[in-house]
Amino acid sequence: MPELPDVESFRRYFDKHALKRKVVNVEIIEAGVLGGISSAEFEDRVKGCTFKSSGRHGKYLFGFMDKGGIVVFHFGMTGSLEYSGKGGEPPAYTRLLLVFPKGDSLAYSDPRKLGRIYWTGTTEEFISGKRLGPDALSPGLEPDEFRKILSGRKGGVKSVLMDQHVIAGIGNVYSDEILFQALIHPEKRIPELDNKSLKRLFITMKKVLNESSDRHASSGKFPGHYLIPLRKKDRKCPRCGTRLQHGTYGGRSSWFCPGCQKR
DNA sequence: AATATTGTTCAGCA
DNA sequence: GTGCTGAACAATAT
Repeated sequence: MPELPDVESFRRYFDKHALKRKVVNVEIIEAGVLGGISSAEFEDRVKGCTFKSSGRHGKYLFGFMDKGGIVVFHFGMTGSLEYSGKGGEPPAYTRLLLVFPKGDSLAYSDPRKLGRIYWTGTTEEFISGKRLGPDALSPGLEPDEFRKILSGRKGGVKSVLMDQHVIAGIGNVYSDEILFQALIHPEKRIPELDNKSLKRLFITMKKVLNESSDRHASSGKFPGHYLIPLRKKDRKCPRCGTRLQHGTYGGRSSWFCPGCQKR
């Protein structure tokens, strides 16, 4: 579930609870959560250091340490961050716990163990190592650049939007949402999209991701014209009343409106 | 009680 | 390289 807007809200949560806090202890409950670094080495690098700032690229959250180096969180499908006050019990499925001086802590919890925590020297090194495309919300990503990135792609628009090597941050749920609001069928091939559609796709992508990132902080609810809460059987399109349709596109379970999103 | 479902990444194949 | 399929992870819904 954690896609760009969810990770962005984790980032804000991280800022609130972990920034400027010294990590006095690292409890690695499940060593398998670490990617490309041993438990001993991770503990050695993090313990005694303070998180000075945070960042995000696509679905990856960065915690910058004051003495150099960056902790990178990826949340897989079920990962999350949860803060506990002193004496508070860390949540179920906690895989790694960062303990602060007052005995309070930040837990990385992940029932299905699909997420990973990495260590890197610089974000550039990490991003190029993973071969990630530009972040979907990076201010530098403008319509011309967006068009350039997509040009040459032959696949269905849903697959391409979800491809982290093309643009980073969009997963199954938000690709459906963006295509629904941009009135584009998920199986439409990139070369079939004219300039007008591409522009609309770009504007809608930014709008949906920005709105959804902010939503977590406020009501938590999606606006009434959103598809996301309607991803279940027998729901009707809020704009045309057609029954929403389910199918497998881009290898994922997908929802769309056959009335608004023509093939 | 077995099975489908769920999201992401990566391996394997044409 | 590209696009597609399926495996792996673990719990929960059916």
